[in-house]
Amino acid sequence: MEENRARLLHAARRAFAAKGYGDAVMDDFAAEAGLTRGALYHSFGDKRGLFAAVVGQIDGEMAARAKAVGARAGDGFAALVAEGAAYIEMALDPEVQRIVLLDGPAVLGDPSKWPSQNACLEETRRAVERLMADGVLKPVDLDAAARLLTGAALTAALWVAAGDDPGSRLPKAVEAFRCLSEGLLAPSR
Amino acid sequence: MEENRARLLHAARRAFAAKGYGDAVMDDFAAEAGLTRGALYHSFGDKRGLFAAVVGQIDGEMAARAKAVGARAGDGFAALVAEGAAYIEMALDPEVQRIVLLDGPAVLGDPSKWPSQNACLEETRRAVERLMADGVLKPVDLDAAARLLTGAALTAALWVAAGDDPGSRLPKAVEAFRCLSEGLLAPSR
DNA sequence: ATTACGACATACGCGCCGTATGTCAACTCA
DNA sequence: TGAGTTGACATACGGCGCGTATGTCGTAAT
Repeated sequence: MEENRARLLHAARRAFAAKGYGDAVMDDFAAEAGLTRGALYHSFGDKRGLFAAVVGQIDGEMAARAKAVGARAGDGFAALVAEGAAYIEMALDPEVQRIVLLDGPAVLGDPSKWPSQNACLEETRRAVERLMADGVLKPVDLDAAARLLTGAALTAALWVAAGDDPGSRLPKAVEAFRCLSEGLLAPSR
Repeated sequence: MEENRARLLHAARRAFAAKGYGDAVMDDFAAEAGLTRGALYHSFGDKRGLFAAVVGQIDGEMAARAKAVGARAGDGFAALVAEGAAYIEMALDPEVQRIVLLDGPAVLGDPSKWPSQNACLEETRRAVERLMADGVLKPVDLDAAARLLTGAALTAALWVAAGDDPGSRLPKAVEAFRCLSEGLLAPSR
């Protein structure tokens, strides 16, 4: 069964990414997984449940990747910026775009309330928390700062991908994001 | 006919805000306006067209309001921050939330490509442009900066509204937004 | 006066979701 | 070991909502 669940999830993920939530049809990815809708409703409850599962999966992957990038960049402010840049680049993936950035909020509501608890958001929250405790960042509200940072990064990604030449916009977006992040830095030292 | 168009728009706006794009039914707001779906399809083409019109209307109102707030706050950096704060407050309106922030991107794609040309985005773009020309802001990419600022503000609003007590989150969000904005300030003077 | 046209209303089909019901294996337990 | 139970699906059905094709009626044009 775990096998089937995974195949359904995979098929659904592709369909949601390709057609968007509204136009993706249950029968299609059930068939693609070699099953029927019965299996879907049994495993995921309804269409939203299935979608939430897909979102959770992608979110987890993004958080893991961001964490890895952050770790590689040390543990200071640079790591935070690196994580943000990583989010921007990851969100260039059409799958992430369509599912997490566009349909996700519309179907599941604000990301901070997602069932997957938004691992992605949690990750930068921890990073901000550390930096704030170390006095590197201004003591603004923790959650607000984390939410705005990820929001800005993902917004940036959307902008990058919406352009005709993502390659040229990407560095501009990363640079702008870095500047904004620096606004959180505590004055001098 | 202009009269009818306006009534349909009004009814649709209420329905979209209350139920979301997916659950809002054409017949309902046609009936609410005292007409049938025929009138809708005649005036707006299809459901997306109608939705786009609603989004354009709200977007215009928001931009106008932001402009007014900005003007009242002078023409310096403070005005930019004030505009951002204004966006955050405006986005506390459930109508704006549901229509512009949640369903908008899902149905119409990235805001920077909206048919309404996103007056709201244009407005801050101009503000940033002035400040950058005056050397108040760092010379980062204009569009990127504007997009990230509005994105951050609207993201912040979503976060504020998602909480149990919006009143307590609002000042935190505005404060965090102000900090981020300051990251764009050119070093000293 | 006939024609053309625009603003709607009406009618219809089609797709898709959810749910109710059926099937069949594996497993339990006396 | 065989009757009962449960869980993982498949199948069947109803209903709703969108889009479109078609009809109607008033008004302007010539």
